[in-house]
Amino acid sequence: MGSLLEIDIDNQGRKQAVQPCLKPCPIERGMRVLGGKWKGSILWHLKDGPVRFNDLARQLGGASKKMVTQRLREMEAAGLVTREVVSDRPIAVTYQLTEFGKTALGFLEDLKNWAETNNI
Amino acid sequence: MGSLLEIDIDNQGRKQAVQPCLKPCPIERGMRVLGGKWKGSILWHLKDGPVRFNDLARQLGGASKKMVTQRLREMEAAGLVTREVVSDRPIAVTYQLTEFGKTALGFLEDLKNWAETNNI
DNA sequence: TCAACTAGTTTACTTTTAGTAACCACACTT
DNA sequence: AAGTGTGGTTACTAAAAGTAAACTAGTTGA
Repeated sequence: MGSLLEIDIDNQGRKQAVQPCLKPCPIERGMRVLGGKWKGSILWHLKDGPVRFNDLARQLGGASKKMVTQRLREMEAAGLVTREVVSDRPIAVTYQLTEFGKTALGFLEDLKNWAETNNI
Repeated sequence: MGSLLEIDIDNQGRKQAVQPCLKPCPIERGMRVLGGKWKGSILWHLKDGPVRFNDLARQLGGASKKMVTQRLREMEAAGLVTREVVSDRPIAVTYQLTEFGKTALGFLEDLKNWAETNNI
């Protein structure tokens, strides 16, 4: 009746995990991409199409511009969103989801439903 | 052709969001419960049944006991896991998922698959 | 001209989180 | 007695994340 966890005992009686999560597992890595503060919300606000920077920041009431900028940069780097300069003079920029970014929406909807049905 | 975002312009020309996320939306709240560092991993490691504290800490190679304790306490408070003292002298404790905790597994599996198929 | 807009950046903090390392009390094995 | 195990706690440090507010540099409208 071995445990489902892989714990080994060496010839001197010391215990050690056989397959410890030395590196972050997929769940941790995924959380790193989608789990930062505001990231999920930003993705969600972009789901219906391109949104301009200040409109986004206004929608995200509690977030400072610095945060929104920072998150958007991270999400750009991760390939979730693209930044597009719509015009200079006056400058106008929009952000929108990439195809990859859209693949995260289903998952976010699940999280949203889970949070709502469980009164989180 | 109104924007999908609800931005209003008042009688003095000032813009403001109609429904800003003043409070964290369900996605943010859900992330707070499941998104802390190691939380997803802990939940995942408990999916096949009760696990003892030190075994869990060993599996989570990079996490210190302090971290594991801290996360487990938060998850207990959130009703995701239960702590059970299996024996005193020598002390033995196991942690296991609650029914509510199990409801998060499907979602975590989606995240795992998403991370794996997209090489996150 | 004044105020508001565009999209940010910068500064100067505060708060939160993460992490290390040592320690506790007791049990078991060698 | 020494070393391992159990399940933590405590004290401290370092790093990350977050905040408000000011600032850039130009544009637009009253």
